[in-house]
Amino acid sequence: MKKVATIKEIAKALNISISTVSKALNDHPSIGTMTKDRVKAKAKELHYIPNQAARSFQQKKTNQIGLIVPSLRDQFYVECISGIEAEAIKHNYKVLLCQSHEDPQREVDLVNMMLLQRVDALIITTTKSTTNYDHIQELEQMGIPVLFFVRVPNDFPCHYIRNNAFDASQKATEYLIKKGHKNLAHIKGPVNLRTSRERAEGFQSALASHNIKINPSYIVTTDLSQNGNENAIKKLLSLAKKPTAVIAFNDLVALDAIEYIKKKDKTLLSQIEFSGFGNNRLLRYMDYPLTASVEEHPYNMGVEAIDILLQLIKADNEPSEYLQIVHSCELHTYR
Amino acid sequence: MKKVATIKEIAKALNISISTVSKALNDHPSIGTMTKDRVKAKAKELHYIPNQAARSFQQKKTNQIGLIVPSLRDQFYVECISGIEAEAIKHNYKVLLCQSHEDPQREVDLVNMMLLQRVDALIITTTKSTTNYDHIQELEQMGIPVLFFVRVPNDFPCHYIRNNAFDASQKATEYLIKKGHKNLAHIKGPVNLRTSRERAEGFQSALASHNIKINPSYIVTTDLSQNGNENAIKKLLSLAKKPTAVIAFNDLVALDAIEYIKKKDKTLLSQIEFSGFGNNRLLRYMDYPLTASVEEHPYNMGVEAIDILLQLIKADNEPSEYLQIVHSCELHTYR
DNA sequence: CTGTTAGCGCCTTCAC
DNA sequence: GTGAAGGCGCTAACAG
Repeated sequence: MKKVATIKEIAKALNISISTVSKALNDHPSIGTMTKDRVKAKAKELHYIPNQAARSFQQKKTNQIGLIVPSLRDQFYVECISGIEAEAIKHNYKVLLCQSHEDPQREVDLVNMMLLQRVDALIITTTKSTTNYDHIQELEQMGIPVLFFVRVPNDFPCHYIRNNAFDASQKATEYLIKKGHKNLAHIKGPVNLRTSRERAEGFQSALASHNIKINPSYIVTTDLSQNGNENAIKKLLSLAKKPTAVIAFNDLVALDAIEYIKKKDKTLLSQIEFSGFGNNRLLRYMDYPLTASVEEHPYNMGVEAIDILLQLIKADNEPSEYLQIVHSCELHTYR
Repeated sequence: MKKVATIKEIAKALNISISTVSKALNDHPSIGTMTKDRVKAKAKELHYIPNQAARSFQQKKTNQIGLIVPSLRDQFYVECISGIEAEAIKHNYKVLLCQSHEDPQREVDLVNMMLLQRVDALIITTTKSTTNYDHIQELEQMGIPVLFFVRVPNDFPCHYIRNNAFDASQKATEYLIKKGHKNLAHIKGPVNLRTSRERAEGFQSALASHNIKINPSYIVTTDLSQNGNENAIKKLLSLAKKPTAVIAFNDLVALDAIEYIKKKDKTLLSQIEFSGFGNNRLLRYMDYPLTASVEEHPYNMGVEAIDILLQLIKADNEPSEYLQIVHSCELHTYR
């Protein structure tokens, strides 16, 4: 078992002081080229590997970014993480990844853990039922920048990056309207999510601007479970006048709905068009694909998230302003 | 901006020594109950939050586990990560996640980074073209246990967890044979991967044990890109005697193949059955689903990976034996 | 240019 | 029971 050398040992081997070695290794300008070379040579010889843990400790900077997402089951977050990780590494930051599993208590624990770890910043997508943000705001008070990702609190100002759910939803709805639909329904997401509200509003706004009366029974809700999704479409199918187009909260909701219809009455399949959110990569393998899906560019959002945090980390002092980015989406149409 | 208290400040506030505070907070037996209570109360009052970075540094133990996977685009690894993260957190370990993007040089960099970070252990799925393992073996020499995950090197003994690709492939092939197929083809994965070989061998073994002659032109290869997948099926379709069943290297390969067939000649769809690996959750939404897919239980593999590593971390000394786990898979049939 | 000193926050002997 | 001292590996004044 090899042991790692420390700068101390390099110093001893070279008969110079520890600080000289330190400076030499860090290319400090005040060190002679020759000394630097000697030190570096010896460092290589002794298999010196700087101890990042020690460095983090003494510099009060870990170069780690905490990341808390609800779940890796959601392709969307996975894409985000992919972007986050790639961009973080590029800037010499490492990502500490955790899942809250939509459990607010677990979220609290994880956030506290991030505090223990002294991550330099935190990216968090809160639980769909998070209502108390104390634990998160505490981080900010301790000077750890927090970026709310996708799901952002309504009650107080904060740094965030989210996408323009309203606009996207409007686009999707409009696309279906232009395809001739008059009876459009919306399967809405969990009420706690701001995104749910925005997508619903975008939906309604599109109808309004085309002078289509909004039928309240055309708006149903799901908790995003398979069961919830099925119940939602069930309600819509039970209506005397069935909708001919459905804007679903996301792709999976739409797929579950379609699946349900397939089981119940295949003939209905051709009579209802679906639009989703997420533009899942596997959609293109589907045979009764959604008519359209909103592409949210999750990878890019991840990259941007890191870029924002790097700014905040650098700024360091109390932020004069909150960085708030609203990402625009585009509709990807399949037919 | 709140400042975090240190044990020093607690000590000062209480007029006792730092070491007493430290011991009190750690419930050291030699400290009086009353003192402990006073210390803990004051700690809470001052918003004391132990500095994990300092602790890691001084205990030479970070409680972090490095994780390097090729890509988050692959649903399989995502599921693994999910299990790894969940189990790690449960045992108070954190996961440092990185993607190699199948780039061996990047892999080297990441492994070295893990070394800098002094992670307590590393889980790695090597690049599909990794041939040199020096950087990884160096970790082991430094006392950092390494667990090869899914992709394991052939040349030397190591700790690993992988699944029984041979057996799984055999099962899948047999299932199709029992459904009456005589002309079975295999779309093989990249040659560098041991898994490719094993799946191919399982395929051949099944044929052999059913006295079906192996037709060499029925075995084609893909590099797993969409293009590669399409070329593979193209080759099979160009044969005078087309296969009626195809064991694909994984679900995505099968899906690309099916997609290709759809585009070329829909009538062929009903004449060729496909089996895949991975049992992607979205398969159930497909209308021309695979006939079967091998479920590899990635989440559980992730959990097990952590359990193994915890053993290795605890064992600490030179391992007397290599822990090698071969996970068995089961065939999930769709029709 | 190089060395000395001090300290980051915490834990662990070892005295008392 | 409690405290004093030392050190983990590294960096950053400051002094020479």
